[in-house]
Amino acid sequence: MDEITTMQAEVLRTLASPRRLAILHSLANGPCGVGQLAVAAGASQPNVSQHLAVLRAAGLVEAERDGREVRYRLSDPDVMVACGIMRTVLERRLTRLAALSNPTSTPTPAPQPMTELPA
Amino acid sequence: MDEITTMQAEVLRTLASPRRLAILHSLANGPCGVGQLAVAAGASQPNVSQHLAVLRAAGLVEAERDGREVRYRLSDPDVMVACGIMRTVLERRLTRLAALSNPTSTPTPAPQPMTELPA
DNA sequence: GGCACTGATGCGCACATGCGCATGCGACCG
DNA sequence: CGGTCGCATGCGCATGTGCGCATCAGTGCC
Repeated sequence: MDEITTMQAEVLRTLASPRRLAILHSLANGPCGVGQLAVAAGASQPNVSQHLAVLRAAGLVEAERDGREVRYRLSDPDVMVACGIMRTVLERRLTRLAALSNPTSTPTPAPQPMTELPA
Repeated sequence: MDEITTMQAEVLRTLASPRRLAILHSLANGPCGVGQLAVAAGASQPNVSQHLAVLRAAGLVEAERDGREVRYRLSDPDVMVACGIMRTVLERRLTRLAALSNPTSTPTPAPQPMTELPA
């Protein structure tokens, strides 16, 4: 078991939270303060602060004081790229499930070229 | 908080285990039985079986009986692509950290051909 | 039919995690 | 200098997770 695998698992565990994903998603639109993130995530300020601390510990975000606010920002946008891929996978899966559940109506057939997988 | 975000978190939580990552990595080299995976992961058979059940529940792997073995295989290789990106990010981070920790000595420069990432 | 093999499952424990809550700490304002 | 805002931290509880262990279930061979 590789060393990097352990790190990867740690990062993934950090990402494995709807709240944290929402926070990161907000941060993808540019740096932001904690309060604003809390509103966007629909969570309490201490909660968001805690999550941010976790994200910071994992090296996913960085913080910097700006006046009395603390501006958080993504430290590596590529992580969000990976998240985007997973999102795509999930969307595709949902589409497939929808097509399986009600194939009679086929309201949005969305021409599915079978299970073709290039790479 | 999006519905898909919750699903994404669930998948990420499933991936957030060194053992499971090792298993998936093994499966990336083609379908495999449980015992072999257990050896590759350096874990007990029940443990691997349990992890496989989790991966199966998350829709990341699929199983099929083949004689007295049960062949597991990745159900969506794109997930591994996303994992590969994260791996790349981590490798880059390690490289940066190494460069920061001992830039004076550079005893084993080991001509690193950048962060090569497999297909 | 009995047996060996391969994988799955149930159980219990130790541990980590997420949350609300209250509080501490630093920075601007008047 | 006191007040207020913005954020971080500590605490305690409920919950979830991973693991070892023993055991059960399905399959093929003799």
